[in-house]
Amino acid sequence: MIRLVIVDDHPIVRGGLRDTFAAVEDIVVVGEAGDGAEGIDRVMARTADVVLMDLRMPGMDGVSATAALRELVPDVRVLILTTFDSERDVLPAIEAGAIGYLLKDALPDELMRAVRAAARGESVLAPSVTQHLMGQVRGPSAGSLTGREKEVLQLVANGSSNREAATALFIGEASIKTHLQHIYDKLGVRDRASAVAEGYRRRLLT
Amino acid sequence: MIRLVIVDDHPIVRGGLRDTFAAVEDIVVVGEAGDGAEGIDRVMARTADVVLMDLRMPGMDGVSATAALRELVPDVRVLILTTFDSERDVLPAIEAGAIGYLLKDALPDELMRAVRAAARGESVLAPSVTQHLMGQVRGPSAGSLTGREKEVLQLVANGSSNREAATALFIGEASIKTHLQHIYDKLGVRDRASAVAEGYRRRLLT
DNA sequence: TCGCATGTCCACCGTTCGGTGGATCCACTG
DNA sequence: CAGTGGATCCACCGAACGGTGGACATGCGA
Repeated sequence: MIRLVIVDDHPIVRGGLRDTFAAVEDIVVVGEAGDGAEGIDRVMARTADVVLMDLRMPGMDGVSATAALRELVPDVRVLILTTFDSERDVLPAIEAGAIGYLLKDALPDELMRAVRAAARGESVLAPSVTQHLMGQVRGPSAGSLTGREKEVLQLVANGSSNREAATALFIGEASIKTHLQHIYDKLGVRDRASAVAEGYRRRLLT
Repeated sequence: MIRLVIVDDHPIVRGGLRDTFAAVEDIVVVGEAGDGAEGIDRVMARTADVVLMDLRMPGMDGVSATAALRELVPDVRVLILTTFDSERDVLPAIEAGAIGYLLKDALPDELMRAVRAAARGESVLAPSVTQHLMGQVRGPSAGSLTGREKEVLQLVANGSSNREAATALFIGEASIKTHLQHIYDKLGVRDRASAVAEGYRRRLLT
């Protein structure tokens, strides 16, 4: 039995969702809330398994609520259910710890499968969201460095100054600096020392 | 007459070396190769006295080739000629059986003296390499950091500037710098980035 | 064919770092 | 008690680094 909490500021939507889940036996709606803060209360009170979370709400928004829930109740799975699929909405939600992201044009059947998947700890994303995500992950925080960037990082880890690295790779010092800036961006650091540390943690360096 | 084989993946470097040795009468280049495996072939074919070996090459790297040569042709002297002088490069090369270790910024004259020394079975090391080696041999006491030094290194690895590390440890920035100098000495490095790298390699950092 | 990722390069500027050569204090130990 | 090692602090200087905001060429894939 999956205990579900619904957080959405529109009573109509909440009603529709309640009806939808009333039709199945393995999912029971144990709480409803009209904004994020209220939703957190409901989850805390009823030990929910899954939270269906809207993003845009008065009071505490869905992203903040998701992040707060991940702190307070790490076991709970937050499934975003919203109308918008722009990057501006998707990325913060995923970063905040949502396990899935669905759009409100999803069919009831999809919705229920998604809730069951979330309860099992699996990620479910709407197709258009997947695209956004992949496009994003392919970009800045790709975790993976280009071949050239890895070479530069390895040299830096081995004690090369920018100039020495440039000599070793037969390119200009300016290029080394550019590569390093890109490395910093991708690894989320601000200097060569912590870039090297991240390199080891992500097993990019040996 | 010293028979020399040059192993380096950069044709330009090979050309420069060939020219260098063409100017003297007691050294003759009897073979060239672009990677380790090829280099072994050349040595086997021409019974060389000395091999000038680069370390970083596509295919078989210089360390592997050196070790293989020591097995196949124990009489041959392998002289490493590379751009890098970090411990990670130096130590494996020496262990693999290289008789000398020079850096590519060596002057042609130094290079020729080194080749002659190698042919006589003498060791020639670039000054900075000597330092690394001594730092390594200087005993286990030199390998371990004090508790405070480990704290500093960890902070640096996590992206702290000297000032931030000082704040975190409730001490002055000057003390951080002193600790770092001691860390550099002990680890045989010259900057924070490679200190972090060494920290990971020696499992001082996580 | 257009866009995107990649790799290369440049200038300017303020900040930080590394090198050097000290110094003091404390705890431990021969 | 003197010596040793660890931890703290100081000043000075030049070199290196990081931040910013570009620019251009190439090659690959949509």
